[in-house]
Amino acid sequence: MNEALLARTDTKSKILDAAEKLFSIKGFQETSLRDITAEADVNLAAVNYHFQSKDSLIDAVIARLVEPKNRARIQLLDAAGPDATVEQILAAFLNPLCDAPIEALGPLFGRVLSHPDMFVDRVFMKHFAPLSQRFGEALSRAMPEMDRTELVWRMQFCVGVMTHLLTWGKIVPRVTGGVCDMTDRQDLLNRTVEFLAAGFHAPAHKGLGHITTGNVNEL
Amino acid sequence: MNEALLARTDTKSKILDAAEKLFSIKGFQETSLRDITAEADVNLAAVNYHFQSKDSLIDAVIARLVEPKNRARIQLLDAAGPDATVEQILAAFLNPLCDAPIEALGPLFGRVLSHPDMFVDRVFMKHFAPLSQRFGEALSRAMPEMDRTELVWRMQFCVGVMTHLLTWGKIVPRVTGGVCDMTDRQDLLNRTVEFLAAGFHAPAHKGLGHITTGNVNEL
DNA sequence: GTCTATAACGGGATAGAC
DNA sequence: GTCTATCCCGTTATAGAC
Repeated sequence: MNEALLARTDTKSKILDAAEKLFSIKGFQETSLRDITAEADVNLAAVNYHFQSKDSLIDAVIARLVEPKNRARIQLLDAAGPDATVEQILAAFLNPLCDAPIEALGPLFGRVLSHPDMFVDRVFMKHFAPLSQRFGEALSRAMPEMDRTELVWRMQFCVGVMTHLLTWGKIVPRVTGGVCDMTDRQDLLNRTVEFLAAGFHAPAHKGLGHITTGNVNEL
Repeated sequence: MNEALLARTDTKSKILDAAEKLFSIKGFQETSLRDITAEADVNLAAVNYHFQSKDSLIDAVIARLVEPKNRARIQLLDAAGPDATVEQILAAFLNPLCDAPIEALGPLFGRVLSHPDMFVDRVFMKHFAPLSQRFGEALSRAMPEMDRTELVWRMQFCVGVMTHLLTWGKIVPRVTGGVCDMTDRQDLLNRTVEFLAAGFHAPAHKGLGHITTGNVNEL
């Protein structure tokens, strides 16, 4: 398994590395096979030899990126034990936010999550369905009194926050006028877990019918 | 202004309608001008006559979509008055979630927000910077004791949740095995505001250093 | 303003020599 | 396994008749 270190120069790996990099910067559709082979310094036809199509290459890049992350999440969840708190569970789930190469991986991750059509069919069922179940069970154990439906909703909100941070990574500092600094990963994780945990712990169905905003289409 | 009703059949409007629909379904890059003119039942060259380029058409579609939403948000914020609660402010901001044509508009909205590079240069500075400032001020008034930096972070989390719901609209029910039903807009808004308000009200810097997860890249 | 026709280009994929 | 050359398609944009 540590052959990976010396096998870094074979054509297949060079293509995967280049594709991952360019996909994360420009997106899938916007990156051509010619871009990739130029970046990887390999021949154009090599892509269709090692992978059958551009779509298969995309799947391979995603799998290579997502699977280690998910293994890390499961491992952290297991390490927290059966009595894990909501905070610990959230931290395990948000672990990718702490990883070093987030600058490169974040945008790609976000871009996958931001294309729901492609995501559901090609990624979610394959890579995230089991993960989602494991974390759902853990949260149920941590909050046995919480309504199941409400819990699933809040997991969705949680995914939304993670997606946003991954997708916007480089942009958040600019958009916030430099107020939000994303270089301190531990600080970012703390703030995020703090916010989300409070949301999870909120009493369900407090009844907010009075905040009805109505439909303002007819402006 | 109510000419809009009878002017619905001119070429320019037909192009905008078709573009908005297809962009929301397939994305900007993935939708060709041929797709649009076929859907609109107009000639291919009409696009380049009425708009100068595909990029300008994208900008026009975005502007027509975003500006009424933002006017609605500002109006709701004003209606809540200077003593607006966090819940009221959040409800004003999340108002697009309640609108009827969210099935078509949501994905497009989400797709804009999910392409940060394009979004920052072409959309945020033009359409969202003033809005962001207004809501930031309102939240500051509602939570004067809250640290400003923390507040900006939490606004980011809030945007993340909204983006996710808009982007994933149609997908959430499938991903959650039907648990999350998005047809009841008021219920969706209530759950979202409830969750986010709890996060906003969480005490800042509770100190979560103990949840350090470390870096698990070396699995 | 609207159409047809086409230019000019870049894309994915493949055949076939090496 | 790797390369060159090429096919074939879809794209944006425009020229020019009506």
